[in-house]
Amino acid sequence: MVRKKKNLPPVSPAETEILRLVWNLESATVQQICDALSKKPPANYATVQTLLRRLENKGYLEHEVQGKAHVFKAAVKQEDVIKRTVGDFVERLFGGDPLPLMMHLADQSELNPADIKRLKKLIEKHSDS
Amino acid sequence: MVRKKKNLPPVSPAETEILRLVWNLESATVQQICDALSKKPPANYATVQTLLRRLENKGYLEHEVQGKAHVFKAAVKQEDVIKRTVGDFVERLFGGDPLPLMMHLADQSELNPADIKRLKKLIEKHSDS
DNA sequence: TGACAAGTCGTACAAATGTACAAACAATCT
DNA sequence: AGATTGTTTGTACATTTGTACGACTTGTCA
Repeated sequence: MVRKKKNLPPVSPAETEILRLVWNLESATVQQICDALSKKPPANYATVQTLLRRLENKGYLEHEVQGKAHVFKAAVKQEDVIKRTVGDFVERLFGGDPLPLMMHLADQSELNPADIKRLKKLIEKHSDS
Repeated sequence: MVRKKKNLPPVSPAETEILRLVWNLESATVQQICDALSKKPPANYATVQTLLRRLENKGYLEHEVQGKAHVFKAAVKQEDVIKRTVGDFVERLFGGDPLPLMMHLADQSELNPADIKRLKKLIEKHSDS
């Protein structure tokens, strides 16, 4: 069943974490994801595998065979997924207004001077538009 | 079963939206929540009721009886829930680093001058610590 | 005081989610 | 070639989530 690029089913929380790692690693086997996930009780192989399978079924990943293992890589742009995911999140928790979230983050986070500079620059840029 | 303030079960997405409205309205009946939720197919009363019930069972809400209706109000500080929720979110989608999220928001959002000023001030404040 | 309207309560149920086993399979080593 | 080892595949299953019906209950108005 082919899926139109823009109507992907939602990504569950557990799946999101996996997907993030695939993006980070560019491409990865089940084992590599397990390793990357440094969890307290170290992630169960089979569980990670199921999540990868589901992500592929949903259309977020694809794989190629290498030796006996599957090597997964993203099939969608990270940016797009992040945009949608953050959008939904802001919608639910803040009624769609991103400012409270920004304030919260600015307040909670420990930012180093370089980060602050980058942020300010970005905000600057939006003040004259 | 009494629950230690700090170990509340997770709030599902649909529940989150409801909880947000309760915070906004300070206190609300099922009907008021339904109204506040201006959805395309207008939220089903029974559904909202279930979500409110679940939120109460989970320990996020409490109610008092007024006439024949229940009036719900939050039983937890909004700030605490937001902190945890945003924390989890950042963890899953950004591996715990809030900066990419800030950048994304700064980039995507349309901020008015007043907002920008507030944000810059907050960021400022964190640069000297 | 009885009917009506608005509300709650118990319950249901399909789908999604998190978690994982066991069997089959394939590459590799000896 | 046969054993070994890492991997996929099929499958399972309890729980949570989203959604909602119908029965019972309680204020309220005529």
